[in-house]
Amino acid sequence: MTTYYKEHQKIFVSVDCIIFGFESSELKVLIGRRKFDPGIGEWSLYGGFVRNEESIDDAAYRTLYELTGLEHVYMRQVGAFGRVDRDPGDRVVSIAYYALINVKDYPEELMREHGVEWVGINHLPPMFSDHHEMLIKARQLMQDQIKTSPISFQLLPELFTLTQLQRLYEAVNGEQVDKRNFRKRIKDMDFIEKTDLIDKTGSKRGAYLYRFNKNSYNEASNFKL
Amino acid sequence: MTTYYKEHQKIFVSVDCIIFGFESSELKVLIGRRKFDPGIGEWSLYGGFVRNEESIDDAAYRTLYELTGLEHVYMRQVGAFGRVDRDPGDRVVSIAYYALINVKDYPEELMREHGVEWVGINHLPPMFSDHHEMLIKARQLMQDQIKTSPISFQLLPELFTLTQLQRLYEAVNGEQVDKRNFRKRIKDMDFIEKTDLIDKTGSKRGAYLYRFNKNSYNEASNFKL
DNA sequence: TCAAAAGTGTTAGATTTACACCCATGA
DNA sequence: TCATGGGTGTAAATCTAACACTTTTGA
Repeated sequence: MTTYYKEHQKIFVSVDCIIFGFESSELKVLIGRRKFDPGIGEWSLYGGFVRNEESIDDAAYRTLYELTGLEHVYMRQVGAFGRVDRDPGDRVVSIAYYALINVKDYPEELMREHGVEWVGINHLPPMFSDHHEMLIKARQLMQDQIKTSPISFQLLPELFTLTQLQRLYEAVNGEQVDKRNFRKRIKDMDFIEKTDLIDKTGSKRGAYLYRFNKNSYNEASNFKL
Repeated sequence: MTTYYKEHQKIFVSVDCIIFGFESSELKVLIGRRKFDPGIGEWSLYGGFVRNEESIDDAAYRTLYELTGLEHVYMRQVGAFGRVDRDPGDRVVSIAYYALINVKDYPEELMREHGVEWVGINHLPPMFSDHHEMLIKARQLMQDQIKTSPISFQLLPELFTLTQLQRLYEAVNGEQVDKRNFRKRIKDMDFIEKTDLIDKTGSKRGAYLYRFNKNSYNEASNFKL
């Protein structure tokens, strides 16, 4: 066996997951207290080390699966974080990924088991290492991507009301929008389909439920919010 | 000394530089043929391994300096690339960075010494490993960033004509724009200052030279192209 | 009967796009 | 004198933003 790069140094590579959820009109992330040293007890993202026989994307999906039991989740790389002293335990280069999940899909018992909880994006505690920086960057990236790509539906149940969708946009962008203007834009997107189902949990009168039609999106692709 | 992560595996981490330049109304990148195995002779980005005692950003700057002799260059991370088999030599996770330089700042002799050359972004040859993918992603990112951030000036000499600036935007975005509309937008940006110098190299009549004023930008920051 | 959320159009203002001619100069 | 790139303004069309009232129903 030829070893080409033996004069160079190997480094620990890890992944950290920024898991976004949407609940009570608030954008939230899943964080927990570290269970081991270094940094035991500090607030932290959920992460894991990249193994030799798996790609970094696979490592991210595996880590997310370990924590949530969920597969086929929307995930995107945020970037690599590589300050020399970013981890007090050893030199570790970490690659951050953000994931979008529907909070209802995450089983409560797994949440308790891993000791993680949903924390509002505007109420983050001080965090371990550079995790806060990762979060900020992930949030920024997600905010940019949600404008041009129909990823918001990943954060909602399959059926949702227009008010829910609007609250989501407001939470992500951190500013209120006009209801009539918002709905006008939605109407232009044929892939957001009105069903004849009514949701009565949010109001007495009830609101129509809508659904994102992935197939008719692929053709249309006139997305802009 | 405590070693916290010894049950995990270390991996080679490298950086690869996508160096953009602008010449003859074309956006170009600096690439060369690999001088060593694996992949000797294949077209490749310039890269290097991350050392234990340097951050990944520092590794990128060092690599760029090795190749070009340039410091204080505009650089941004593109992202981490980590397919298991992406490098035929060994498992290597590579972090791509793009850099913007003024082609005239790059000494020809260093270019020959390293065996690299400027290749038009629309005439890329097949490349080693996932370098083509890195290039495409870097180009996309740069294109997004150039719209909202005044980085175009990094690709131009300190003094430039409006036609040069326009050609640059056209090259980056891959589409022509209207001269009058373009100049109208520039006029609204006070930090692009007209000098009373004339450049006669591009035309008989001569064109006014402009300059980007970094200081007045920081205050103004109404950038949109 | 009333509080609370759902639903619905119009208009003014701002932004964007399309478009054509004269100027200065060196060859 | 003419070919070449430099420089300039206006009008139509589109997009964006502001704005208020009626409906339904459960408590």
